[in-house]
Amino acid sequence: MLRVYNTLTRKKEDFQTLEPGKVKMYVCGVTVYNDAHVGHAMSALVFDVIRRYLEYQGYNVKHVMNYTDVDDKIINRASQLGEDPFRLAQRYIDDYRQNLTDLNVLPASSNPRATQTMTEILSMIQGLIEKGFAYAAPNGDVYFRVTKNPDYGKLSGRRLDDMQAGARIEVGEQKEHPMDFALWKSAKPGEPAWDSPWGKGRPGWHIECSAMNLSELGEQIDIHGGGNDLVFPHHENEIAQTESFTGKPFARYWLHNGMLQLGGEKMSKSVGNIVSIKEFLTKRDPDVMRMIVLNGSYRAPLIFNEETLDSAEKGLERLKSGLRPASPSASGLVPEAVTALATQCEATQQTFTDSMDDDFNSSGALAAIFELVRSINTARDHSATADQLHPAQATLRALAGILGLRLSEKKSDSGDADKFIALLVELRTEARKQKNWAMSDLIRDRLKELGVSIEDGKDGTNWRWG
RNA sequence: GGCGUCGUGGCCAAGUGGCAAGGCAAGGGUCUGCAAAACCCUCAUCACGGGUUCAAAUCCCGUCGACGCCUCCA
Repeated sequence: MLRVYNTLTRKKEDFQTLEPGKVKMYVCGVTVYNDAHVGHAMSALVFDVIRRYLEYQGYNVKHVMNYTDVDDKIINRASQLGEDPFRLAQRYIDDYRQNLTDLNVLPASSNPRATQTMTEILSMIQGLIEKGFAYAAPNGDVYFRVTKNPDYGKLSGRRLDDMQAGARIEVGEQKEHPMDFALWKSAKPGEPAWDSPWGKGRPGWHIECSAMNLSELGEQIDIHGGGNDLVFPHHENEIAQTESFTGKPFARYWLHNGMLQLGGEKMSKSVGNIVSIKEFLTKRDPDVMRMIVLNGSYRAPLIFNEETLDSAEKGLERLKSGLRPASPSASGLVPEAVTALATQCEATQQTFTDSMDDDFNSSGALAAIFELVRSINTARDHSATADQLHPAQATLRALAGILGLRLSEKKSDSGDADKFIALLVELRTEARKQKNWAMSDLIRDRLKELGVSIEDGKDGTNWRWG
């Protein structure tokens, strides 16, 4: 039985969907005005793993991830660059899509965009006004009336009174209450704007997610996800809007990932400690990013630095070691060893699902996989044949695949190199027979420089890229 | 100031009442012509102080510290 930690209740709860076998999941995407950084990657990877695991458990997952493609930051950046804001947004959407593909993040079922959900946004605002949950200010802004919603604050555990006390809130003169937030912002000259009953303007940030949810998934959904920095005010406001509008509970489970930290602080533009996904991928395998995410709990802060990355990279190599082929001259395992390996396979599968069922405990799942790797390697050392290794290696691949790890081997640019390398290895074997250590070491060293590792085993010499 | 999360070996990190997973690093060993890889062995009583309990890293109280949110933010 899958249990998930629900931010709304601050507890782990049994996971039960609205409709049997189906999961409606909405994850807040990015605002597209700049290169996405590894913190965004963390969030995307967390929810990719969750989605993959749900699918593995047989759920049909409808996964929606939105793009905020119109807002102040986009407009500002566009005017700085002298670029059309819509063009700029499109450019960064394309970039982000590529980032996700590179990271092996499965494409969402749909990627709605604020600018393409305008009809729904407008009708939702209209509906909220009609029900008394929102009001238009004289300047054309429309605000949500927080005092009208008794549940306001239930997600983040805040009360309106507490928030007023020490908060540095810039009180808009147009607002009835300082915490009222904009559903619609009137446009200044030259800004992108849409017609509305309240004049030209654009949607507020929170309403777009409510509207996209409604149009893509309906009034009620199973999972709503995002970074924990979105809990307040974004998700709080989303709940308030949607539930005020529909009169029904919105999301059953609110899942939030922790923040990625660089130098002890959250990675953010204001601190200036940004590593873009693009930059990261020029230096490291995408699986390394995934490993570092899987190593810990998705809800906890993630420490990201060269040391933890190196560690993740080595760990990844270790996982891959389990997939190395049997020795060509392997003589076969004794029956007890075959049984032992099969037993480990089952144990690993069990621990894997037990762990993942416990609020997606990827760390525990990974630990189980590492134990399988050790067993496979031991079996190989004990002269297991390819056939004997195969079921365990298939399990390894399958489980790693559920976590989204590719475990792909480094490859040369052209497969043609292989036979020449094999030739060199053969020559080196001859040299070794003649105890020509200088020559055999030279070949080994030179191949190493070219990215080929030579390993002399009991049953002969193997080579591989890396 | 308010709300929330958290403090586990050199580093990263699971574990929420019953002898402390896993990865990285380190040391020793097997294998090897030497290596590399792999394998084996070693390496923590859980921030601090009280309390509850037969039993606590795990529950309660306090202290100190870190981080997130309260303003755009994955």
